[in-house]
Amino acid sequence: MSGARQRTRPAVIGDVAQLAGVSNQTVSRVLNDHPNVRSDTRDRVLDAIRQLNYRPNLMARGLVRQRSHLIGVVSFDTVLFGPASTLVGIGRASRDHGYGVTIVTPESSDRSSIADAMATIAGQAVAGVVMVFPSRAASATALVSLPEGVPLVAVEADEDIVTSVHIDQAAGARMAVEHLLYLGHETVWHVSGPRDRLDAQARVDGWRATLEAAGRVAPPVIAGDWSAESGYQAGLELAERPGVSAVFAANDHMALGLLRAFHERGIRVPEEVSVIGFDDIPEAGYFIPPLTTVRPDHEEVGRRAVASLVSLVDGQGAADPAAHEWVMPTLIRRTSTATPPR
Amino acid sequence: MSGARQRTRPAVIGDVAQLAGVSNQTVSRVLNDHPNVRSDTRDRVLDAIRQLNYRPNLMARGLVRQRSHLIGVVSFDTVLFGPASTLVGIGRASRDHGYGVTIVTPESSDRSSIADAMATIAGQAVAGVVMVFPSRAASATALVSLPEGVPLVAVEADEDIVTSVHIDQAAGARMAVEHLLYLGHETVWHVSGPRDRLDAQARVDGWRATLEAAGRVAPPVIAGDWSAESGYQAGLELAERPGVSAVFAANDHMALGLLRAFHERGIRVPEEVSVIGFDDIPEAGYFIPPLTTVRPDHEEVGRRAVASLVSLVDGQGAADPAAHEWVMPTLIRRTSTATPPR
DNA sequence: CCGAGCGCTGTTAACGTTAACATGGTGAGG
DNA sequence: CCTCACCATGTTAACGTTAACAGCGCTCGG
Repeated sequence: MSGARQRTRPAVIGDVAQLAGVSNQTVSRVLNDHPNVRSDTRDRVLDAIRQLNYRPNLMARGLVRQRSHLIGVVSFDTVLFGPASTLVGIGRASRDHGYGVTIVTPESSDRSSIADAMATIAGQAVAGVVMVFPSRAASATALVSLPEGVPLVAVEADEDIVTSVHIDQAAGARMAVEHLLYLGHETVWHVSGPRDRLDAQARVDGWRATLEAAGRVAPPVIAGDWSAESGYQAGLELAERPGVSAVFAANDHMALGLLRAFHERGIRVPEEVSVIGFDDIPEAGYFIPPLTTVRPDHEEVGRRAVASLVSLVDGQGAADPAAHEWVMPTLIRRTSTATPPR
Repeated sequence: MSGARQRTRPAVIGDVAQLAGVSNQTVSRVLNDHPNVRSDTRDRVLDAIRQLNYRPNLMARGLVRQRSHLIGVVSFDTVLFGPASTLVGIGRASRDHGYGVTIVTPESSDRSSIADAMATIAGQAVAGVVMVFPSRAASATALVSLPEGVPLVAVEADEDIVTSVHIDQAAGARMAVEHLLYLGHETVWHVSGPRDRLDAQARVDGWRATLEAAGRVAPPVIAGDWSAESGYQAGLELAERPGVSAVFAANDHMALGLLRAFHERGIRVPEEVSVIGFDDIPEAGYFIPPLTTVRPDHEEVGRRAVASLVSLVDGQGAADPAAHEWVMPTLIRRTSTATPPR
């Protein structure tokens, strides 16, 4: 048909206004659910929107509102099970709250990388920031390098500085240790995560506190770094020591390394040594033997972090800028733990 | 000091211009590396930028340029090792190219979820979209539900529709099978990934083609779903069959399940059955026994996908809207494979 | 019957940036 | 010495949206 030019450019608010026979501002009011619009006008506008398949340009909206529709996520170790799961929770919750998610992964966890990541995030004019599994220094650095007025929620962060959501690491560690003590072990060894990680430290503290509460002597911590390799090395070390009957690994990957080291040294699990992990990765039930472990709900943590952030952004949470939430883990019993050898 | 009001609002281009004693446009020219700026002017501007810690507002820039600084990523199964690694590569490469990343994870992989995810992405005015590990139907759906002019690059997508970057799955499968044939196995069984996944299918095809090229009979495919559980079930099934001497699992998690099933049935690996995996997850070296596997470079795939997308966005790749790239995996030999029993 | 107030809509001016065009100066070639 | 070209910079006008204010007509109370 002559004159029937194909519109190549997506519709803008003016096109909608014209088609509906109203002003731009009225369309804007409909879009933003302002009260004072007559309902037949509203219907006409909504009709025009559908007809033109109009979607508001979020950059223009963000520009004038001085706030974007994006939540910035700063995440470390995104291939690991915990952070990855948390990210899933964050993604779902953000969508439910009407926000997009933009992710940046710092090169390393030193201050300058983090400041850099924050600057990148800030440049995207995010409404708020969620930080996933920061190291000890990270949350403080993040706070100072973020522009005024951009709220920050951290997952597993240093407690007093910033709003945060945590797995109740100490409770999880307690479950693990109490389970082993209940089975009759005299004490429990611990292979920890990296020293500069707060979640790792919380597991160490929980482990030690539980042993001491039971009047047991806490053996020295064997330091790992989350990797199966470090668990393996720890296992070789523990295999040399007499009297080791139970080991609590700070995550399942290190527990896997332990199992392998004990197997290699001919030490049977659980008959001679009990091993318990943390995380309940999907594979944990298929280790040899199937791993008893503590299951934290990482997704829930992500969801709650976003919920907190959104309420902070909307200014409703302003009263309490450093609130804390805890998510309780559960113990998953499999066959890598048993009563100690006679 | 009286009068020394703290600036609460971040610096804008006008502040920089004023401090440097030039016009906004000159600052803009410096920011965008335009040639015609005298070098001492440039230095003064750069100085002012540093001094004010100025960062351009990406929403304003995107608005006037009619194109955003964001790459949209649609990803499935983000907790899995492969997709998660690819995401890391995408993140790094995007940053290097000066783009941000916004992620959306569809609820499921059916058409409406994908269309929905695309609408979400489109609403964020992304410059282009990377789709990670879509199912067979996904890339087609994605293409039609994306606004005109927004390029799409897929990782492991159906070949002819869309630009894509792939792991050379067939080559990886060939390496695995040839390794086992070389060791002297008569044939190789295969535990596959989900049927609707293209990467899984490519591994099946490569496995079958290699066996046939060697004049061997390909046994029936045992269908899995990537999970250790499905590998375990497959292992129980294979344990019942006589004459199984070598199994190629389509990923390491299923291989773990196989190892566990064989262990449970008293079948020794590798003495009685050889097992090979795919992915080389960081834990694979700590399975019992350490897993021989094929290592694909997922990060590289992510990086290349972004590179392709960026060239498409910049219009330089317009000549070839459906190019394909392949990334070659490598074989990692450990001790889960050996010569067949006598 | 008049004025105040309110419900609905429109007009104008931002938000921060860059594209397009304008301007003034400097150097080279005739 | 004049002109043309080009380099360096400035000025103006967008991009698409919403906030702030203005105005119109109606209702309701005195």
